[in-house]
Amino acid sequence: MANFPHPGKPVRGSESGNPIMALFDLLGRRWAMGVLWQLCSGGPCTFRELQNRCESISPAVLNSRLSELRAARLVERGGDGYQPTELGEQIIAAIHPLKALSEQWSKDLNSAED
Amino acid sequence: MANFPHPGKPVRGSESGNPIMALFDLLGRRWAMGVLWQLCSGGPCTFRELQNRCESISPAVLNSRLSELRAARLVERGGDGYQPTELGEQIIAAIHPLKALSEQWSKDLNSAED
DNA sequence: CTCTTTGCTATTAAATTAATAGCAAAGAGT
DNA sequence: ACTCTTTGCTATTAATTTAATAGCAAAGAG
Repeated sequence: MANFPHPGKPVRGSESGNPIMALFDLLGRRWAMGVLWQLCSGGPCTFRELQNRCESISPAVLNSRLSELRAARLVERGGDGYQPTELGEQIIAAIHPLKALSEQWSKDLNSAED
Repeated sequence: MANFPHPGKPVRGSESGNPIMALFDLLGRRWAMGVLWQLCSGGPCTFRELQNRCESISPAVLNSRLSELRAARLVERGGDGYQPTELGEQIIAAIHPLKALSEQWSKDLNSAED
């Protein structure tokens, strides 16, 4: 089964496994947040549909991320395919304000660069 | 100068550079969220102090992350060393609820695994 | 002038991610 | 039953990132 950064065990940023650092270690892998985000905003879907939503993820990487997210219980499989668990949804909900901030960021960068 | 995922240009998850995907691409690099988090929660500090706070980051990686975060204007250098910009702080503030959720996550995992 | 601290760079190695092909299982349609 | 799709992957090889370690030049302290 997938190996993922486990709270309570040594992870990047915390030898003692501080949960927030473990979560950063998990979500700070390529595509991790994007995959979870797509599952939350687009609803449950198949592996291939998720691949499409992500526009350019390779099946090997998608498979790794899904295995990890499932092992970490942020994603599960239901009748309609892959879907976020309740905690997975809460995490994305918590992160949701980033959407508006990212747009602010984009504007700031543009005006600062001309 | 550092090359970072730029909103408006192709990034992981969005060929058209959707800002939220660009931000995920930036923050989804090893140590990126941890570094920003430490700067926000511990206050401005030197390169070496930041290295200590992160417990095990190598100078090469810290240097990369700092260069990217600075290029992206989420971190800057002031009289007291490295510090988050206003937007950097807002991003961490937005993410802050993850702390409580990560603790919940930790508990859930423990009870589910025994 | 020496000793520290700071902010890195260089080098080499290990791990992660990507790109591409393709296959076995399950279901749909005929 | 047979063919055609769709689905959920795995295998392989290559490219990119990250890590580990050493060390050095610049700035300040004494």
